[in-house]
Amino acid sequence: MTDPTTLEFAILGLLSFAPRSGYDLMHIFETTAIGNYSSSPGAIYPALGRLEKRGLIEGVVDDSQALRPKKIFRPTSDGDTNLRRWLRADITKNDVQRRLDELLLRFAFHSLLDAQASRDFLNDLAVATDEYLAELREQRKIFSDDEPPHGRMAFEFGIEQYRACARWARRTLRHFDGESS
Amino acid sequence: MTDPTTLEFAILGLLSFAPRSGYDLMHIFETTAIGNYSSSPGAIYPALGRLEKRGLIEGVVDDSQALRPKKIFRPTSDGDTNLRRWLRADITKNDVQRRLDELLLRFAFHSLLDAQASRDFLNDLAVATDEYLAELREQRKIFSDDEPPHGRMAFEFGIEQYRACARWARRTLRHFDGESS
DNA sequence: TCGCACATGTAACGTGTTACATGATTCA
DNA sequence: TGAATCATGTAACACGTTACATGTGCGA
Repeated sequence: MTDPTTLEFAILGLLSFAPRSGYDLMHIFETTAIGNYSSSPGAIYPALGRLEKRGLIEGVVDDSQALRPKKIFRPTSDGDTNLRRWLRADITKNDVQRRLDELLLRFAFHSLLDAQASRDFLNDLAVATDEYLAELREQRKIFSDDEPPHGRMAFEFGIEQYRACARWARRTLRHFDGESS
Repeated sequence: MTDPTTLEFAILGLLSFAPRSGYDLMHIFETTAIGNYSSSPGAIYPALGRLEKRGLIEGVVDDSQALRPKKIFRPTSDGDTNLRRWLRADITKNDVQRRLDELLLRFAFHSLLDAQASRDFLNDLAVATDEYLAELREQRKIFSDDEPPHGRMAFEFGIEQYRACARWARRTLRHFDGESS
């Protein structure tokens, strides 16, 4: 059984804050800047179907108040377990390189865990980012000075993004210092 | 006729610096950090096929030196036109929000154009980024102080990323000042 | 009556991912 | 002999995008 997709985890996370319908979720993805998950019925409803079929969420039809009956989903205990495992998963250099957005989504849901989990997460993120930054700085040397500078400049943009990431992680980490775990 | 995908433009751009085989391209995507385009034969070869079928690139078989015959691709004049149109396309807030990586890929290929195009690009990018930043700062207000801070913190990560983007654009822009166009 | 907000879905299509298949040559 | 490098490709699968389909009730 493969892991849920990022969209599925995003849904699972949102549902563990409050039970919602597919329509509610669409609205959230459409209006707020929570990742850039889109947000069309053709993505949301199939994802809900997959999560339900795998037993990670369950839906009950609410026919009482709305114009049309809606199906309110909430995580099952199995879904909750899977979500928490995902939130606590190790942070690898590869995650930092290719799935930084997913890492940030994970952090956004960290209020489901204790403060120590946030500290660990932020610390691991800072370390993994530094590790990747060292690699990038090494790679930067391949650009020679007599070529047009655009490639190197675009590359340096990447470096700046990761520097900002490491700074954010360390600054945010300080926010958790001295808090009860 | 829809636009080529980002991967297809990445290939088109690389080929306009030097003609290459599919294998060469795979190797570039695998080893260098040019975007995070992957890089499997199942992505590259079909993309090359689509580009060739649409007349944007053409390949000639080179049977002379290698262990196996390889097909060397180069852009056609139509492909070159399409690439340059893409490089000069307007930068919208939507591009900044959802396709920042594609914008940076475009800039990396800007050595194919004149210095004025780079200046315009960087200036437009800075403006569009500021515009989006203003929107994000407006959205930040919805987070209340008594909720757990993780959502707001992840949101602020996004803001920091875009601030770094605007800084990079303006700093890089200065590099082109006083240069001949 | 027209359109919008609510509410759920399906179908076609394109593309990336993973894994597999093929085959020559070089080097240990 | 077996592994690695060069070199091209295909097949199954999953997923997101776009567009379509359906239906109620409210306000202009």
